[in-house]
Amino acid sequence: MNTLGYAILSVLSRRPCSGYQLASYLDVLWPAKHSQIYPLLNKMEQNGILEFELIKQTGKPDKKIYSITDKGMQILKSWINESPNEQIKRDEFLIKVYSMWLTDEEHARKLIEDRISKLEVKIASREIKIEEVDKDHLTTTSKHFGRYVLLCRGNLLDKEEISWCNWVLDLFETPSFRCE
Amino acid sequence: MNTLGYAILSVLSRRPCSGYQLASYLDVLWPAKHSQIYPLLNKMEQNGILEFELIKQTGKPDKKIYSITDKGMQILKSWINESPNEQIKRDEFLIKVYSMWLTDEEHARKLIEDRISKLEVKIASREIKIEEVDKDHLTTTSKHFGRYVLLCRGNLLDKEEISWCNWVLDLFETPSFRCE
DNA sequence: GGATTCATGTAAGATGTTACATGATTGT
DNA sequence: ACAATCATGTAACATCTTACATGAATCC
Repeated sequence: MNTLGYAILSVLSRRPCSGYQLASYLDVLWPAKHSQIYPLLNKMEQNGILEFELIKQTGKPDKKIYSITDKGMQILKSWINESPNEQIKRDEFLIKVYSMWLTDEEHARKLIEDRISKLEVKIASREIKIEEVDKDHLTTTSKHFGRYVLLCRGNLLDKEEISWCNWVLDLFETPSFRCE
Repeated sequence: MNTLGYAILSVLSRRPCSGYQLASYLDVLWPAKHSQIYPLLNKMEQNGILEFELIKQTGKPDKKIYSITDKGMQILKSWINESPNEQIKRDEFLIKVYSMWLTDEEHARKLIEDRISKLEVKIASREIKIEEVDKDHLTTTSKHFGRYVLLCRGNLLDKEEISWCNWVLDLFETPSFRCE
């Protein structure tokens, strides 16, 4: 099974849900389009890793609520203890920063400023989620601990990137500069 | 053309080089295997975006030194000013942190500690590159400015992630905790 | 009236990885 | 002896994205 499969299991181990819901939950973990999710769910179900209950709805299309099976749970648990593969990071922004010297200061500045805006949006939406976490009942062994620390991680890193952006913008102001 | 193509142009706009060299330079910008790079170089050459000079070597295989053409330079320059696509981040580590509650504290701790080790290695290799930069002749319009700020960015973010890792490890120590 | 949400699927295409193919030189 | 570096390529496969397909309910 591929990593998307394990990401799906990770979500379903917390609560059963439909493929449609999965798509949005996976977004922060391992983004995938529904066209990739649905066929994989079928395959995993046929392998006995998942099972589903068909929910008939009126006014909306019917849906399948998937749950993880015992077999799936075993597979997930042993996967967690394996050391993770290298992360994949592909960011056009980096290429554009790298090639900044080929454009004018106005465009270079805009590139960085737009980055800040996008990061701020992400931070704001995470902030809401962080506030919703019931911190009074949160312990290191709790089901919600992993999600909570990941939300904090995202905001720490994005805030650090904003600092970096501002540092770069400051350098544009200073004719001669020095880095510590 | 795809983003890999622009990444290739970005490197070649600085100095001509072979496909083999490109593979290593691209690693921090837009990682790609040689099996993806070589066919794309051929295609770009046929489109008049690149050109190459065949260098005959003894003891080593012959090589093609690629350079960007005027046409390629124009294409690159206009691409830089377009707003970048969303970044792609896929990190198994995140899924494993998310699912930490399914394993024991020993494994959870190891997951985080191994992450720190990997980050430290990355930081150390970037540190060397940062030291090599001639900071006395570095200005915001310089060819080397983009690369320099990207190296700093990488280390800032990786150091911030290490801080986060240590914060998580601390939480394992504290029976009751609170996040600011 | 038009966009969004809910809901699941298939098909085609682009992108990325792993394996196959070759082979001399240099370092451990 | 064995691995790594240099150097380029193809083939097969896995993964991911975009487009096609359907359709009611709700919000602006």
